[in-house]
Amino acid sequence: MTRFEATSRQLIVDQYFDLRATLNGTQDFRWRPWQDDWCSGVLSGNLLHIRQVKGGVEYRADSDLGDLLQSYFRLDEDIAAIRADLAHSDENLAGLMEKYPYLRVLRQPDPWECLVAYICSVKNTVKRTGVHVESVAELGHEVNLEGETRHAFPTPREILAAGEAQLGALELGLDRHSKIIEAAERIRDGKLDLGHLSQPDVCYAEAKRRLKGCRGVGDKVADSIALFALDKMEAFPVDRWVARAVARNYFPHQESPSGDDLVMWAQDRFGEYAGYANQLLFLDERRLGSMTAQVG
DNA sequence: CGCCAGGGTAGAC
DNA sequence: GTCTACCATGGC
Repeated sequence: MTRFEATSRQLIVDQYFDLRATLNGTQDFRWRPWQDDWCSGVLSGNLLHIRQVKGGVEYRADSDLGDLLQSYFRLDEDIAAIRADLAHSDENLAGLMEKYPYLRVLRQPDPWECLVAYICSVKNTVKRTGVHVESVAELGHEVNLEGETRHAFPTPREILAAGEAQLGALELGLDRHSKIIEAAERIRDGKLDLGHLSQPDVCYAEAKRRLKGCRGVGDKVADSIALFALDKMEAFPVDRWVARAVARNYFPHQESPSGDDLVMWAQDRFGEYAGYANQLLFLDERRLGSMTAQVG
């Protein structure tokens, strides 16, 4: 287990990790730059400012968020053992872990916010998805810190209270607002219980199946929510970058599996921590893609 | 202008 | 079950 210590507004982590690289992993769309090297984010209704310091991270907030951040950054998890296990079984991943030694997968505290965010991410850019999520967040109550005003993410009940007209006025495009409302109704009606799905005794396959009951939630979106907010580390979200990374690294001279076959291949190969492998493959492929885009 | 952006759905076969 | 048109819009 990673040793850490929470002092007043600081988390001392014995294993240095890169806050900016982790937050920019685009798993949580609600982080933005604040002042100097500080970042601003809203976690479980708490507005906080956070930055990297030597040996850990430092934050400012109106209350003690040590436990919340410990969970968020997965400091309760033996990441060194997981990485050693993956490196031992896969040469390619070993190389990627040397290349990106400080990458972490976040454990987002609000699965509902994550669900809305990834509904918004469909056929969308990362940047505009963030804009859309912040637009929805304005329906939540205000939170303030050091002169900055942001909003807690609205509950399903608050979104339903706002109504179709107000959500439609956000101009999310692609009928996203009605997909969000339908998901909120499923939660209100008890057809979807995200808190239950996050429990350890609910398996990945069950959580994914339940999530896909929502319109606008297919394989990729369901896997993303399962991995980033429901603590299902074997989830393997496949977008065009991950599909390309697998094809390039593992099937250079033959046809790569696709769709469901690709997810099953990944779980067979990477095991219960396929999600870590997924993020390494995604990050590397995206970085290579943006580099070649600059050249070409 | 053309192309792409962390896909999913409904409809046709 | 598999394939396809379509969805809407800003940035480059």
